[in-house]
Amino acid sequence: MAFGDIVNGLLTLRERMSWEASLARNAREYSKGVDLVREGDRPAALRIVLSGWAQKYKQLPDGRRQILAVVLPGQLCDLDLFTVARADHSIAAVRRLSIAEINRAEAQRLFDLCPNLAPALSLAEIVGASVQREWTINVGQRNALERVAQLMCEIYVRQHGVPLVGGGACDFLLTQGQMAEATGLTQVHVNRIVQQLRLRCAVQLQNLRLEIPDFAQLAALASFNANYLHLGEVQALAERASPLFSPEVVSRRDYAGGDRCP
Amino acid sequence: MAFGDIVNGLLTLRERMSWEASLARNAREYSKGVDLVREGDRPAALRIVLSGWAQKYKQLPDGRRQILAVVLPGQLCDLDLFTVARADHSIAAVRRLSIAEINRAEAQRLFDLCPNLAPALSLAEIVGASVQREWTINVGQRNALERVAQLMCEIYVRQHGVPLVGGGACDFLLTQGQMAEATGLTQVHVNRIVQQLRLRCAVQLQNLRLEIPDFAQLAALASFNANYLHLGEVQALAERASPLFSPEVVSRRDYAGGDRCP
DNA sequence: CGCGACGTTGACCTACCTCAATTGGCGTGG
DNA sequence: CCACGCCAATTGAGGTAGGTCAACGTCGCG
Repeated sequence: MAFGDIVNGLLTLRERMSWEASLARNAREYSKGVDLVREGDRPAALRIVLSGWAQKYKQLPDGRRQILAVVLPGQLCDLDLFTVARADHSIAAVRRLSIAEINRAEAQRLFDLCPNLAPALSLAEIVGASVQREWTINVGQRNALERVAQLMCEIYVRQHGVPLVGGGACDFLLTQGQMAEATGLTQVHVNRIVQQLRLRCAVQLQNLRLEIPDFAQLAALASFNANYLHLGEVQALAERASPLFSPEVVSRRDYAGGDRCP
Repeated sequence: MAFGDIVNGLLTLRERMSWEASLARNAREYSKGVDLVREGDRPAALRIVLSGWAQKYKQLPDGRRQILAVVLPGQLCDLDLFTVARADHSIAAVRRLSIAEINRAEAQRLFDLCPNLAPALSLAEIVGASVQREWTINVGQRNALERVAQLMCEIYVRQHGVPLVGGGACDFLLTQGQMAEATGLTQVHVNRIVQQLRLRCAVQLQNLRLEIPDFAQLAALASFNANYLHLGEVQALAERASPLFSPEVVSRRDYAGGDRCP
């Protein structure tokens, strides 16, 4: 099941209809690089990515920037911003981005209407925190090759919902400059590493697509271990909550067209 | 108010008594370096540090280790482990550690008994996630001097609950080797940086104590900004929930003696 | 007194950074 | 349809922050 389906998987059909109607009603567009939330803002909305990718980031006073997370279609940007008085990080569009912004009042109505919604979002937050920890060890301990390989593995698995066996492809909307900001490297060095990965793993990275002919090999280079994504539990929880709706039925594809198909 | 008081500040007197009785009843001791939770374990308890420090960490297959967070007295180790089937990181004792381990059944009773408890723990989790993001930018973007200075500032502020004006001191239980694992540096280099900080800021670091004669200077070196600790909100929320119990009254000192006073 | 844990020091090395220039694709306007 | 400009990727040369390895000092404790 796709990572972005956490929410959908946990809802009943009725709940899911309210939820998606609300998403559609509150859709907004942003173009590349534009901030949706700036550190220090008073957060006012619940944001769910519809298509394109968002990035969470923080900046030091002199401009150095760290991308903290990427938010894929179907995912929540920030639940914690709903609890907290001031945003502690910024959120921006990776590329052209379509996103639903649900204000407090409407969110409250939705929570009342859909009792399965809050636990679903809460699980998503917990997985998000786990991913954040993995990113910390990524920039803290892995070398450049491992960091870039790890990023590729994660992005692939989060989109497909299962660690790849053999080869496959997925969307990849980050520029090499953005990959550098995510891995704590420079753009130049990321470029050299990507070239190495092309040689060593035959990885293709172009036109906003990532092709991985041999996932096991790439994962080995990165010491990638998908446990931190908690895929099994997400799936189990989803099935327990609404056994009628298999992941295939409530596919992310319904409303997430991706950046390349406008 | 001290960071560890989040929980206490949010509880009424009656709730607080149940809570602390439960803590006392379930206390356990660990000696330095021992794991309380290992990545992959099925988590079975809610853990609250009573005295000493705990560390969350992850390890790569070849042994490289990243400390993800330090858990100070009065703080919760992991709420998310309560939701998730398998721990995605390990937890160990920084030094001799006294900790309360509350099993699922008892935790459930406590949640029923203390309606303010769940929101309190949840706020603590949210702040924890924010700290994790700051650590990511710390290892990803700051240089060695900034990283070590930032770590010192954070540890100080989290213990005292306010950014220091002028000079002051606090417990500091990490060895230089552990500081290295927390900052993504080597022990040797941390040692050299600490020496630099001694020269440039007159920082003292010995006998498990950290003395900071000029906090502003240290904070400037680190580009430290305490916003990510959400101190104001923690305080506000605490006061709203139980206005009768000021932070001074419900002090952490009640049960958290620190490592140095056994 | 001897051992283990921690801090300290020196010499040398390298992974990654910096700066700067070039290339190629693609959308836009003339 | 072509020219221009922008953005992203690429390449090269040279520099440095921090790593590695190995030894030594020091303190506390059994």
